[in-house]
Amino acid sequence: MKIIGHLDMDAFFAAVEERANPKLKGLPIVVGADPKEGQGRGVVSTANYKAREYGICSALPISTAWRLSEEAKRQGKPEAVFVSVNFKNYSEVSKNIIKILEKYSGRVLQTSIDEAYFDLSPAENFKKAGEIAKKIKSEIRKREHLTASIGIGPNKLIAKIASDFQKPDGLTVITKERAENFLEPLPVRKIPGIGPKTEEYFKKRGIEKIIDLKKYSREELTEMLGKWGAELYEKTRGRGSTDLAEVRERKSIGEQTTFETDSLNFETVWESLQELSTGVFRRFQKKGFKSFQAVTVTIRFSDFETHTRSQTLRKPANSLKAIEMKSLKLLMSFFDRRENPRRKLIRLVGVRIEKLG
DNA sequence: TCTGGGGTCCTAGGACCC
DNA sequence: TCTGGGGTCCTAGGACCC
Repeated sequence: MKIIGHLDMDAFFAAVEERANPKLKGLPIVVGADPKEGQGRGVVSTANYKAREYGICSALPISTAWRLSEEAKRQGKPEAVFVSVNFKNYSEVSKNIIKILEKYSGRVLQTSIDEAYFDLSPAENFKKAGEIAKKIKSEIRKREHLTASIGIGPNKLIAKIASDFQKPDGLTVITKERAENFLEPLPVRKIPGIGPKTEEYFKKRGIEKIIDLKKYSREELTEMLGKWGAELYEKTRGRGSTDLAEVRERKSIGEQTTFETDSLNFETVWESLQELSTGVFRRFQKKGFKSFQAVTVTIRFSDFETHTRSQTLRKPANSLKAIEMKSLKLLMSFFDRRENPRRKLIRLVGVRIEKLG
């Protein structure tokens, strides 16, 4: 019998920052872009649970987070502490967490900086698997002074949804027999792959909970969502993969940047694009790739309309010059009057290389 | 409210080939 | 003159995830 665990660190970036700086203890913490007194352009990466009480959450515009913190301050509550993202630190901690997992499971599949699946099948039953999860959580707490939430289920889908079920510091064990019943009352949004658009699409049709989705046949769901519909049909019934061996190879390397102030000055945009190209090329080399054969340039206008232009090269290339020359050509096409007749300002520029060899 | 940066996967039309 | 079916590649856009 397959028993799969999913570990998800609680408010990971914020928790690491809180741990690193005792002065932050107990305060609302917002990790993300520089708020610049409410004028900053980025978003919140992670807010700790204290900050969430103010309505601050991941992906919220940092300017809104700033406003919410100011509001709280006016009500006599502590203002939020804004901290910039320190990826290097988090990666170090992440490695330690994975090492702990590997002590308790023979197969660990890390899927992001703060999430991993692990195999607990040797535990034989879900009860014993739950005991192991408790040990993992307490070791993470003891050694790293951080809390994690763990979900255990008969496959990756159930484990992942279960890890989110009692956050933070949660442990949820769902047996194979209970999996379908566990899913039914949950909002459709809990299924990985259903985002804001699909949620809205379903809501318009009166579908809000997973049980509502189960009224539709595989064919009907395929009609609505294409290939993804057939997958969703299986998911709503608690069925999913248990494969923890998948190796996913990198398919592209890219960088993008949002300007402090929008611009339609070619020099400004081209200079940024060169810097981004340099960064992309450095990472391309560092990762040990030998070639790339496609370049994509992204432009986002001030109204957030986003366009891409890409070109496949006649043969594989491997130089910074090649990225720069191709991206220059693609960028110029965006500056063609016909492409942008209303002379909209540019907010973001990005470059990505694909078809890596 | 005014929306980052790093990615992956899917779709769809057109070109081209057999 | 009107016309197939299948497959792959290229390009652009969009949804989604962390």
